[in-house]
Amino acid sequence: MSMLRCCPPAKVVETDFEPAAALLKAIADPYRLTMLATLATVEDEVCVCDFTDALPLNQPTVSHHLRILREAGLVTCDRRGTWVYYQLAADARARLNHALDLAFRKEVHA
Amino acid sequence: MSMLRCCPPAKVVETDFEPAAALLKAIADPYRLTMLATLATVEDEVCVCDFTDALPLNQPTVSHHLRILREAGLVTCDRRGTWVYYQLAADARARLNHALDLAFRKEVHA
DNA sequence: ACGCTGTATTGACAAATCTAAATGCAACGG
DNA sequence: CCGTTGCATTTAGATTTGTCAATACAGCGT
Repeated sequence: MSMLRCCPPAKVVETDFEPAAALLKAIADPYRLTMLATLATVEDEVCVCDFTDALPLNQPTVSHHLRILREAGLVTCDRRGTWVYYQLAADARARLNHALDLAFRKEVHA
Repeated sequence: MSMLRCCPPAKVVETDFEPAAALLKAIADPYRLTMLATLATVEDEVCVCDFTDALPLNQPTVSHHLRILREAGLVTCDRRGTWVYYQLAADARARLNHALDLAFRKEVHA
C-alpha cells in the first residue's frame, strides 16, 4: 500500500457556470452563428425573411433559432407591419467575452 | 397587391461556422467550464482524481467531459503512473476568441 | 369583412447529449 | 504473478436539441 497521493490536492473552482454555459450554448450552432455574423456585418437590422430565403431551413426552424438568440438576450426584434426585423444586442459581444473571461479566470474589470 | 418588399434584400453571411460551433459546443457546459477554469487558475496540471473528488459526477462522467475537451483540442493530458494529469492547451483561449471574432466579423489579424 | 402574406407557436419525431452502471485496461505494490 | 487503484470505454436510459408539418396569429390590401 502507501501509494503516494497523486499530488497536492488541487482545489477545483466553485463558480456557478450555469449562466455562462447557457449563453455559450445559445451560440453553439452553425446557423445561429451565421445569423449573428450577418447581423454583425450589416450593422443594422435584418428581416426574418432574409434568413428564411438564404438558409436551408424551413421558416419555423429559422424562427426557432431566432427565439433562442432572443431569449439569450443576444438579439432584439422589432415588428414593423408584417415584417420582423432582428438586430444584434449592443452588449452581445461583451457578454460573450465576459463568459470566456470567467472561464479563463481573467480579471473582470468592473 | 404590391406590398413593398421588406427591405433591400440583405445578404446572409456564407462562412462555414461548423468548426466554430463545434468548439463552442465543447465549452457550453457548466462542468466543462469548471474544468477549464480550474486548469486556468492552477496554471498547471490537474489530476483527474481532483475532478472526480470535487464534482458531483461519477468517474465515467468526468472522463466523458474531459474527453470532449480533449477532442476539441482545448486540453492535453499526460499519464504518469496510474494518474492522468490534464492541462490547458496553450492556444485554448486564442481559439475561442477567434471563434467569437469570426461570428462578430472582427478582422482577424494574420 | 375577407383573403393574403410574414412570422410565431405547437406537436411530433430523430438525433445528439448527459449521466451512470458495468466492464476493460494500465500501472503500481506485494 | 496477483490484487488493487486510477482512468477509459462500453452500454443503456433519460433528457435535450434540431427539424419540419400543421396551425395560429398579426398586419396589410382590397
